[in-house]
Amino acid sequence: MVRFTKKVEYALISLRHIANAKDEIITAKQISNKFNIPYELLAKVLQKLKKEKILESNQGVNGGYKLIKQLNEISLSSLIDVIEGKLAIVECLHEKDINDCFISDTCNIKSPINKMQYELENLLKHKMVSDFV
Amino acid sequence: MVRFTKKVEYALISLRHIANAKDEIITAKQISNKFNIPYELLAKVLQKLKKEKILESNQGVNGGYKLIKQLNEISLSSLIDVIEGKLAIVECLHEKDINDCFISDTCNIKSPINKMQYELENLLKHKMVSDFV
DNA sequence: TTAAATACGACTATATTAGTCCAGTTTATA
DNA sequence: TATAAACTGGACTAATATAGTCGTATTTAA
Repeated sequence: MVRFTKKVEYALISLRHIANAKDEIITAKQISNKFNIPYELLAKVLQKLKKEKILESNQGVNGGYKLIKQLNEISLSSLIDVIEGKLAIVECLHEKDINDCFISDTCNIKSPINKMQYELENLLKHKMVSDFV
Repeated sequence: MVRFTKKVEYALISLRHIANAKDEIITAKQISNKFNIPYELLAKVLQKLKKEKILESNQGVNGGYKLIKQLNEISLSSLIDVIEGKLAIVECLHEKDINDCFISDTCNIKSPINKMQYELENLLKHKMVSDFV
């Protein structure tokens, strides 16, 4: 299947929302309430965005999140990477697997799949979160 | 995650192999052996390709499969459709779900996701199985 | 009549995704 | 300085999707 995960969806929704709020600090709870997203799950997504320096956080009362990157600096590809690790359209393109594929010799779609991977990555790389308007 | 399923992989491998064999009839067992693909699973994939008139089959001794479409007439998009049903990058784009999304009013990424869906479909629609060479 | 093939539904196993629980830490402010 | 509001983070469970298996039926060349 070719589908974005909920986590990526939640990240997009959150980034849009935080960006719209300008410099106002936004809490996980606000987003969770407004968009009916499970709080704990959302919190984890935001934490990842923070680790990648897309968001900045303040703890404690009046704490919350603020954007420190422009939405047009964040590609969909990097967002997916951040949230669910490097994308690979088939198992065998994951680095760890590349050597223990046991049909590798006979496999007749290796190089085309590589090309496809490249094109897909390219699409996602040039698709910025800001395009999502 | 954005990944092709094994079934789609197996379909690609099979189509390539059958196409390479020219007019020779190929059995599921041959493909299963050569590429180490579980026989029963492969059989089901081939049956789907048959139902979609991509392959033609003969039962009984000396039976097997033959291509009845050119590889350049089969888009990746249609192949995925055949094998795992209509693709949607997020749940809410599945027709059955479209009316029971309960953040639909507040959702701030509806239209961008639609555009993304369109672009991805477009990429897959113009990517033919024959491109996989 | 038999063996080699496809056809197909029901089932089980495994992996991934989604969501929950709980115990922290930080910090403004009453 | 106590408290409540917020983030942090690990371990867990639940739900779903994918992968694979089993059994039985049907077809057909030799």
